[in-house]
Amino acid sequence: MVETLHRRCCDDACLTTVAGTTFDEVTIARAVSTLGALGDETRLKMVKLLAAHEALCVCELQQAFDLGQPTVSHHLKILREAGLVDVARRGTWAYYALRRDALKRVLQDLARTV
Amino acid sequence: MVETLHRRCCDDACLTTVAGTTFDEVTIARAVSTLGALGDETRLKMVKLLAAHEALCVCELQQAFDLGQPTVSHHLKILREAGLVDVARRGTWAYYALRRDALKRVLQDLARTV
DNA sequence: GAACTATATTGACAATCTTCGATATATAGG
DNA sequence: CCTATATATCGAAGATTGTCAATATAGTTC
Repeated sequence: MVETLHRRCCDDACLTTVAGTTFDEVTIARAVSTLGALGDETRLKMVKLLAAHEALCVCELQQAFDLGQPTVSHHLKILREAGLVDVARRGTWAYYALRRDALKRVLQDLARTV
Repeated sequence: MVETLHRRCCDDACLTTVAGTTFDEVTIARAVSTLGALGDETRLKMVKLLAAHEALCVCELQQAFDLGQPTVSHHLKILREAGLVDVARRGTWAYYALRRDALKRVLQDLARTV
């Protein structure tokens, strides 16, 4: 019972129906987590540093940024939770390494859908 | 003149020097913008919808999400500013299309450094 | 021009995020 | 054991972000 005198977009003009589209929520969630982690200047630089260095300890990473140690630790936690880095403890030191496989997986997954 | 009785990480143990690393700030900024835009559930889904549909108008996109029109408009603006989508106005309608080249560029750029 | 539709913008608010200082934990050296 | 170092966690402050209601803008139909 729609009484429209004027043309309505989604009743008359729209070509495709998108309304009921479903997504692979698991894939979406992982991608959002990864991309969100990378969508920050500090963390993207961290990833690039790790990409160039095989493994770096926290204090090394801290030297590259004008940030306090807790802040660096916080960013590394986000990268860890996104599955982008691994930690190896050696004594008091914590060596972070990039998980290249995980990063490539998300990038390729995204590139494929486009 | 560092008088340490205990081993200090970045004086004694660290293998690499990261301190003076410089970045291509322009590339970093563009990547942060793109990845940040994609690191949101709504926007990532929008991109995936656009990837599957060539072009969609705002009201179509709105149907796919439980969000108000201004919110949809806001997300599209962020995607626009990140250079991920183009708009084509036709009458009162605005048709958004994915800029596949721009997306692939950032993805490949990131994949290459890793 | 009046009424209607589609989209964008603005202003406000709540939620989230970044950062820091303080503190906690764990390990190493003497 | 006591001190020093490396890292993590907690709690709080400020900035940023996502969302909405209200409004503005622009095009369409009669």
